[in-house]
Amino acid sequence: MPVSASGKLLTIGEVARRTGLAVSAIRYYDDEGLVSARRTSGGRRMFIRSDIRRLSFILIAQQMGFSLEEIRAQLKELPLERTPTKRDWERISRGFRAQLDARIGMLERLRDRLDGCIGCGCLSLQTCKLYNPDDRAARTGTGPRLVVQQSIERVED
Amino acid sequence: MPVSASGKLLTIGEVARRTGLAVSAIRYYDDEGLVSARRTSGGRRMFIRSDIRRLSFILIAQQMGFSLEEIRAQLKELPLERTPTKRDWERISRGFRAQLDARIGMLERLRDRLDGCIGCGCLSLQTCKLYNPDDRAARTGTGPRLVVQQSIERVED
DNA sequence: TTACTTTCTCAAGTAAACTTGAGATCAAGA
DNA sequence: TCTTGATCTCAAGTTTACTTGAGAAAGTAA
Repeated sequence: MPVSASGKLLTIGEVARRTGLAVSAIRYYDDEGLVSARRTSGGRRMFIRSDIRRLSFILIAQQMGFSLEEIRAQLKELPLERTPTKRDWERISRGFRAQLDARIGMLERLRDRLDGCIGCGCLSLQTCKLYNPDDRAARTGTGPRLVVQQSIERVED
Repeated sequence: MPVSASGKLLTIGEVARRTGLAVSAIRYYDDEGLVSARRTSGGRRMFIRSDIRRLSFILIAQQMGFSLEEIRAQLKELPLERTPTKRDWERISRGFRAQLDARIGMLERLRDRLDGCIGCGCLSLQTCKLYNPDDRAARTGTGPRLVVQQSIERVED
Protein backbone atom coordinates (compact mmCIF):
# COMPACT_ATOMS: atom_id res chain seq x y z
CA MET A 1 0.00 0.00 0.00
CA PRO A 2 1.53 3.28 -1.13
CA VAL A 3 1.07 5.10 2.12
CA SER A 4 2.95 8.40 2.11
CA ALA A 5 6.41 7.93 3.50
CA SER A 6 5.71 10.74 5.94
CA GLY A 7 2.38 9.79 7.50
CA LYS A 8 0.60 12.56 9.32
CA LEU A 9 2.00 16.03 8.84
CA LEU A 10 2.60 18.45 11.68
CA THR A 11 2.13 22.20 11.84
CA ILE A 12 4.94 24.44 12.95
CA GLY A 13 3.20 24.97 16.26
CA GLU A 14 3.10 21.25 16.98
CA VAL A 15 6.73 20.88 16.08
CA ALA A 16 7.57 23.80 18.35
CA ARG A 17 5.73 22.22 21.24
CA ARG A 18 7.39 18.88 20.71
CA THR A 19 10.92 20.11 20.31
CA GLY A 20 10.80 23.00 22.71
CA LEU A 21 12.05 25.28 19.99
CA ALA A 22 10.53 28.67 19.31
CA VAL A 23 8.42 28.90 16.19
CA SER A 24 10.68 31.63 14.91
CA ALA A 25 13.71 29.39 15.30
CA ILE A 26 12.06 26.62 13.32
CA ARG A 27 11.19 29.06 10.58
CA TYR A 28 14.75 30.21 10.58
CA TYR A 29 16.07 26.66 10.23
CA ASP A 30 13.64 26.12 7.39
CA ASP A 31 14.83 29.27 5.65
CA GLU A 32 18.39 28.12 6.14
CA GLY A 33 17.64 24.72 4.73
CA LEU A 34 18.40 22.75 7.88
CA VAL A 35 14.96 21.26 7.60
CA SER A 36 12.69 21.61 4.62
CA ALA A 37 9.03 21.91 5.34
CA ARG A 38 6.40 21.26 2.73
CA ARG A 39 3.70 23.83 2.23
CA THR A 40 -0.07 23.62 2.20
CA SER A 41 -1.91 25.22 -0.68
CA GLY A 42 -2.32 28.20 1.62
CA GLY A 43 1.41 28.45 2.14
CA ARG A 44 1.75 27.14 5.67
CA ARG A 45 4.62 24.94 6.63
CA MET A 46 3.94 21.27 7.28
CA PHE A 47 6.54 18.96 8.73
CA ILE A 48 7.00 15.25 8.62
CA ARG A 49 7.52 13.47 11.89
CA SER A 50 11.18 12.83 11.34
CA ASP A 51 11.76 16.55 11.17
CA ILE A 52 11.37 16.51 14.91
CA ARG A 53 14.37 14.27 15.20
CA ARG A 54 16.22 16.43 12.75
CA LEU A 55 15.53 19.48 14.86
CA SER A 56 16.50 17.61 17.99
CA PHE A 57 19.76 16.78 16.38
CA ILE A 58 20.35 20.44 15.65
CA LEU A 59 19.67 21.30 19.25
CA ILE A 60 22.01 18.68 20.61
CA ALA A 61 24.76 19.50 18.19
CA GLN A 62 24.53 23.15 19.09
CA GLN A 63 24.93 22.32 22.72
CA MET A 64 28.09 20.50 21.82
CA GLY A 65 29.43 23.66 20.32
CA PHE A 66 28.83 23.03 16.64
CA SER A 67 27.80 25.95 14.48
CA LEU A 68 24.76 25.72 12.28
CA GLU A 69 27.10 25.60 9.34
CA GLU A 70 28.80 22.49 10.67
CA ILE A 71 25.48 20.96 11.55
CA ARG A 72 24.24 21.66 8.08
CA ALA A 73 27.17 19.70 6.73
CA GLN A 74 26.36 16.74 8.94
CA LEU A 75 22.70 16.82 8.02
CA LYS A 76 23.53 16.79 4.34
CA GLU A 77 24.00 13.07 4.83
CA LEU A 78 20.36 12.62 5.69
CA PRO A 79 17.55 12.41 3.15
CA LEU A 80 15.29 15.43 3.29
CA GLU A 81 12.08 14.09 1.91
CA ARG A 82 11.85 10.59 3.20
CA THR A 83 12.05 9.56 6.81
CA PRO A 84 15.68 8.68 7.51
CA THR A 85 16.35 5.09 8.35
CA LYS A 86 18.20 3.82 11.36
CA ARG A 87 21.14 3.29 9.07
CA ASP A 88 21.00 6.91 7.94
CA TRP A 89 21.24 8.08 11.51
CA GLU A 90 24.00 5.65 12.33
CA ARG A 91 26.11 6.95 9.52
CA ILE A 92 25.70 10.54 10.57
CA SER A 93 26.29 9.57 14.14
CA ARG A 94 29.72 8.19 13.41
CA GLY A 95 31.02 11.43 11.99
CA PHE A 96 29.39 13.33 14.76
CA ARG A 97 30.86 11.15 17.42
CA ALA A 98 34.29 11.54 15.89
CA GLN A 99 34.05 15.30 15.98
CA LEU A 100 32.81 15.20 19.50
CA ASP A 101 35.74 13.05 20.53
CA ALA A 102 38.08 15.50 18.91
CA ARG A 103 36.50 18.35 20.80
CA ILE A 104 36.75 16.54 24.08
CA GLY A 105 40.34 15.64 23.34
CA MET A 106 41.17 19.23 22.67
CA LEU A 107 39.70 20.37 25.95
CA GLU A 108 41.54 17.64 27.80
CA ARG A 109 44.83 18.58 26.25
CA LEU A 110 44.14 22.15 27.13
CA ARG A 111 43.36 21.14 30.68
CA ASP A 112 46.50 19.10 31.03
CA ARG A 113 48.57 21.92 29.73
CA LEU A 114 46.83 24.26 32.02
CA ASP A 115 47.90 22.18 34.97
CA GLY A 116 51.54 22.55 34.15
CA CYS A 117 51.17 26.04 32.88
CA ILE A 118 48.75 28.43 34.45
CA GLY A 119 49.13 26.41 37.60
CA CYS A 120 52.82 27.15 37.69
CA GLY A 121 52.22 30.72 36.72
CA CYS A 122 54.18 30.67 33.52
CA LEU A 123 51.61 31.06 30.78
CA SER A 124 54.37 31.82 28.36
CA LEU A 125 53.36 31.47 24.76
CA GLN A 126 56.60 29.87 23.81
CA THR A 127 56.85 27.46 26.68
CA CYS A 128 53.25 26.54 27.11
CA LYS A 129 52.43 25.60 23.58
CA LEU A 130 48.90 26.55 24.44
CA TYR A 131 48.97 28.33 21.15
CA ASN A 132 49.06 25.25 19.05
CA PRO A 133 47.52 26.20 15.72
CA ASP A 134 45.60 22.92 15.55
CA ASP A 135 43.70 23.63 18.67
CA ARG A 136 43.27 27.18 17.68
CA ALA A 137 41.70 26.16 14.41
CA ALA A 138 39.08 24.28 16.34
CA ARG A 139 37.57 27.51 17.56
CA THR A 140 33.85 27.81 18.05
CA GLY A 141 31.80 30.87 17.31
CA THR A 142 33.18 34.32 17.78
CA GLY A 143 36.49 35.31 19.27
CA PRO A 144 39.60 37.17 18.36
CA ARG A 145 40.91 36.52 14.90
CA LEU A 146 44.59 35.97 15.43
CA VAL A 147 47.06 37.89 13.45
CA VAL A 148 49.26 35.83 11.17
CA GLN A 149 52.74 35.73 12.56
CA GLN A 150 56.07 34.42 11.46
CA SER A 151 57.31 33.82 14.94
CA ILE A 152 55.99 34.26 18.40
CA GLU A 153 58.37 36.09 20.66
CA ARG A 154 59.30 34.94 24.06
CA VAL A 155 57.48 36.24 27.06
CA GLU A 156 59.74 36.51 30.06
CA ASP A 157 57.25 37.20 32.77
CA MET B 1 65.15 49.54 45.97
CA PRO B 2 61.75 50.89 44.91
CA VAL B 3 61.85 49.73 41.35
CA SER B 4 58.45 50.10 39.67
CA ALA B 5 56.49 46.92 40.05
CA SER B 6 55.92 46.90 36.32
CA GLY B 7 59.38 47.38 34.90
CA LYS B 8 59.51 48.35 31.25
CA LEU B 9 56.21 49.28 29.67
CA LEU B 10 55.07 47.96 26.33
CA THR B 11 53.19 49.64 23.50
CA ILE B 12 50.05 48.12 22.11
CA GLY B 13 51.95 47.07 19.03
CA GLU B 14 54.46 45.11 21.05
CA VAL B 15 51.73 43.44 23.01
CA ALA B 16 49.96 42.55 19.77
CA ARG B 17 53.11 40.99 18.39
CA ARG B 18 53.74 39.01 21.53
CA THR B 19 50.25 37.69 22.03
CA GLY B 20 49.25 37.29 18.43
CA LEU B 21 46.17 39.38 19.07
CA ALA B 22 45.04 42.13 16.74
CA VAL B 23 45.63 45.64 17.97
CA SER B 24 41.93 46.32 17.67
CA ALA B 25 41.14 43.34 19.89
CA ILE B 26 43.50 44.56 22.58
CA ARG B 27 41.94 47.99 22.46
CA TYR B 28 38.57 46.35 22.79
CA TYR B 29 39.66 44.37 25.84
CA ASP B 30 41.02 47.54 27.34
CA ASP B 31 37.75 49.35 26.73
CA GLU B 32 35.93 46.43 28.29
CA GLY B 33 38.17 46.46 31.31
CA LEU B 34 39.66 43.02 30.79
CA VAL B 35 43.06 44.64 30.92
CA SER B 36 43.74 48.19 31.97
CA ALA B 37 46.46 49.98 30.14
CA ARG B 38 48.08 53.08 31.50
CA ARG B 39 48.40 56.09 29.24
CA THR B 40 51.31 58.23 28.23
CA SER B 41 50.90 61.99 28.45
CA GLY B 42 50.06 61.82 24.77
CA GLY B 43 47.24 59.37 25.39
CA ARG B 44 48.78 56.17 24.10
CA ARG B 45 48.22 52.90 25.88
CA MET B 46 51.16 51.39 27.72
CA PHE B 47 51.04 47.88 29.14
CA ILE B 48 52.90 46.16 31.89
CA ARG B 49 54.50 42.86 31.09
CA SER B 50 52.02 40.82 33.02
CA ASP B 51 49.27 42.11 30.76
CA ILE B 52 50.62 39.73 28.19
CA ARG B 53 49.83 36.84 30.44
CA ARG B 54 46.48 38.32 31.18
CA LEU B 55 45.71 38.52 27.50
CA SER B 56 47.00 35.01 26.97
CA PHE B 57 44.63 33.85 29.60
CA ILE B 58 41.75 35.52 27.79
CA LEU B 59 42.73 33.80 24.60
CA ILE B 60 42.96 30.38 26.18
CA ALA B 61 39.75 30.75 28.10
CA GLN B 62 37.95 31.80 24.95
CA GLN B 63 39.15 28.71 23.20
CA MET B 64 37.67 26.72 26.02
CA GLY B 65 34.34 28.27 25.29
CA PHE B 66 34.14 30.90 28.00
CA SER B 67 32.54 34.20 27.18
CA LEU B 68 34.33 37.44 27.84
CA GLU B 69 31.86 38.05 30.62
CA GLU B 70 32.88 34.82 32.34
CA ILE B 71 36.51 35.56 31.77
CA ARG B 72 36.06 38.98 33.22
CA ALA B 73 34.69 37.36 36.35
CA GLN B 74 37.72 35.08 36.62
CA LEU B 75 40.14 37.91 36.06
CA LYS B 76 38.54 39.95 38.81
CA GLU B 77 40.58 37.79 41.13
CA LEU B 78 43.80 39.17 39.74
CA PRO B 79 45.32 42.51 40.72
CA LEU B 80 45.19 45.00 37.87
CA GLU B 81 48.01 47.29 38.70
CA ARG B 82 50.69 45.10 40.17
CA THR B 83 52.15 42.06 38.52
CA PRO B 84 50.17 39.07 39.77
CA THR B 85 52.09 36.59 41.84
CA LYS B 86 52.31 32.90 41.25
CA ARG B 87 49.79 32.49 44.03
CA ASP B 88 47.38 34.85 42.29
CA TRP B 89 47.49 32.73 39.17
CA GLU B 90 47.14 29.52 41.12
CA ARG B 91 43.99 30.72 42.76
CA ILE B 92 42.40 31.72 39.50
CA SER B 93 43.58 28.51 37.95
CA ARG B 94 41.68 26.39 40.42
CA GLY B 95 38.32 27.86 39.57
CA PHE B 96 39.16 27.75 35.93
CA ARG B 97 40.18 24.16 36.05
CA ALA B 98 36.96 23.27 37.83
CA GLN B 99 34.87 24.90 35.15
CA LEU B 100 36.87 23.22 32.49
CA ASP B 101 36.34 19.84 34.12
CA ALA B 102 32.63 20.54 34.23
CA ARG B 103 32.61 21.37 30.57
CA ILE B 104 34.50 18.25 29.65
CA GLY B 105 32.19 16.19 31.81
CA MET B 106 29.19 17.60 30.08
CA LEU B 107 30.54 16.75 26.67
CA GLU B 108 31.40 13.25 27.81
CA ARG B 109 27.93 12.68 29.17
CA LEU B 110 26.55 13.97 25.93
CA ARG B 111 28.78 11.60 24.01
CA ASP B 112 27.78 8.62 26.09
CA ARG B 113 24.15 9.37 25.61
CA LEU B 114 24.73 9.86 21.97
CA ASP B 115 26.11 6.37 21.71
CA GLY B 116 22.94 4.84 23.05
CA CYS B 117 20.74 7.33 21.36
CA ILE B 118 21.57 8.70 17.99
CA GLY B 119 23.41 5.48 17.38
CA CYS B 120 20.24 3.53 17.83
CA GLY B 121 18.28 6.05 15.86
CA CYS B 122 15.87 6.99 18.57
CA LEU B 123 16.70 10.58 19.40
CA SER B 124 13.47 10.89 21.25
CA LEU B 125 13.33 13.80 23.60
CA GLN B 126 11.57 11.84 26.26
CA THR B 127 13.71 8.75 26.08
CA CYS B 128 17.07 10.24 25.43
CA LYS B 129 17.22 12.72 28.25
CA LEU B 130 19.50 14.70 26.02
CA TYR B 131 17.39 17.62 27.02
CA ASN B 132 18.55 17.70 30.57
CA PRO B 133 18.10 21.28 31.75
CA ASP B 134 21.42 21.22 33.57
CA ASP B 135 23.37 20.55 30.46
CA ARG B 136 21.26 22.97 28.58
CA ALA B 137 22.07 25.70 31.03
CA ALA B 138 25.72 25.17 30.31
CA ARG B 139 25.25 26.51 26.83
CA THR B 140 27.96 28.54 25.18
CA GLY B 141 27.39 31.56 23.02
CA THR B 142 24.40 31.85 20.79
CA GLY B 143 21.78 29.26 20.07
CA PRO B 144 18.09 28.79 20.23
CA ARG B 145 16.40 30.10 23.33
CA LEU B 146 14.13 27.32 24.35
CA VAL B 147 10.54 27.99 25.02
CA VAL B 148 9.43 27.32 28.58
CA GLN B 149 7.37 24.18 28.67
CA GLN B 150 5.40 22.30 31.24
CA SER B 151 5.92 18.95 29.64
CA ILE B 152 7.71 17.64 26.64
CA GLU B 153 5.55 15.41 24.54
CA ARG B 154 6.55 12.06 23.33
CA VAL B 155 8.04 11.67 19.91
CA GLU B 156 7.05 8.43 18.33
CA ASP B 157 9.28 8.36 15.31
C1' DT C 1 -20.61 33.21 8.26
C1' DT C 2 -18.38 35.15 12.11
C1' DA C 3 -14.79 35.12 15.30
C1' DC C 4 -10.59 33.74 16.79
C1' DT C 5 -6.21 31.48 16.67
C1' DT C 6 -2.28 30.34 13.95
C1' DT C 7 0.69 31.19 10.56
C1' DC C 8 2.81 33.94 6.89
C1' DT C 9 6.29 37.40 5.04
C1' DC C 10 9.47 40.95 5.46
C1' DA C 11 12.03 44.28 7.66
C1' DA C 12 14.37 45.49 11.51
C1' DG C 13 16.37 44.70 16.09
C1' DT C 14 19.62 42.08 19.41
C1' DA C 15 23.83 40.33 21.54
C1' DA C 16 28.67 39.16 21.44
C1' DA C 17 33.07 40.07 19.97
C1' DC C 18 35.39 42.28 17.25
C1' DT C 19 36.98 44.75 12.58
C1' DT C 20 37.21 48.59 9.43
C1' DG C 21 37.66 53.28 8.08
C1' DA C 22 38.25 58.20 8.57
C1' DG C 23 40.60 61.91 10.21
C1' DA C 24 43.70 63.43 13.67
C1' DT C 25 47.77 63.11 16.81
C1' DC C 26 52.11 61.18 18.77
C1' DA C 27 56.74 59.82 18.76
C1' DA C 28 61.15 58.61 17.01
C1' DG C 29 64.78 58.52 13.61
C1' DA C 30 67.41 61.04 9.69
C1' DT D 1 62.84 70.02 11.93
C1' DC D 2 60.76 66.90 8.90
C1' DT D 3 58.76 62.71 7.86
C1' DT D 4 57.05 58.44 8.63
C1' DG D 5 54.97 54.89 11.14
C1' DA D 6 52.31 53.85 15.18
C1' DT D 7 48.31 55.17 17.80
C1' DC D 8 44.21 57.49 18.99
C1' DT D 9 38.99 58.16 18.94
C1' DC D 10 34.55 57.42 17.31
C1' DA D 11 31.17 55.70 14.40
C1' DA D 12 29.72 52.17 11.68
C1' DG D 13 30.02 47.52 9.74
C1' DT D 14 30.30 42.17 10.34
C1' DT D 15 28.87 37.49 11.65
C1' DT D 16 25.90 34.12 13.93
C1' DA D 17 21.68 32.84 15.42
C1' DC D 18 17.93 34.14 16.20
C1' DT D 19 13.70 37.45 18.09
C1' DT D 20 10.29 41.04 17.54
C1' DG D 21 6.79 43.59 15.29
C1' DA D 22 3.56 44.88 11.71
C1' DG D 23 0.11 43.87 8.62
C1' DA D 24 -2.10 40.32 6.17
C1' DA D 25 -3.89 35.81 5.03
C1' DA D 26 -5.27 30.87 6.37
C1' DG D 27 -7.62 27.52 9.23
C1' DT D 28 -11.06 26.14 12.49
C1' DA D 29 -14.77 25.97 15.78
C1' DA D 30 -19.40 27.53 16.76
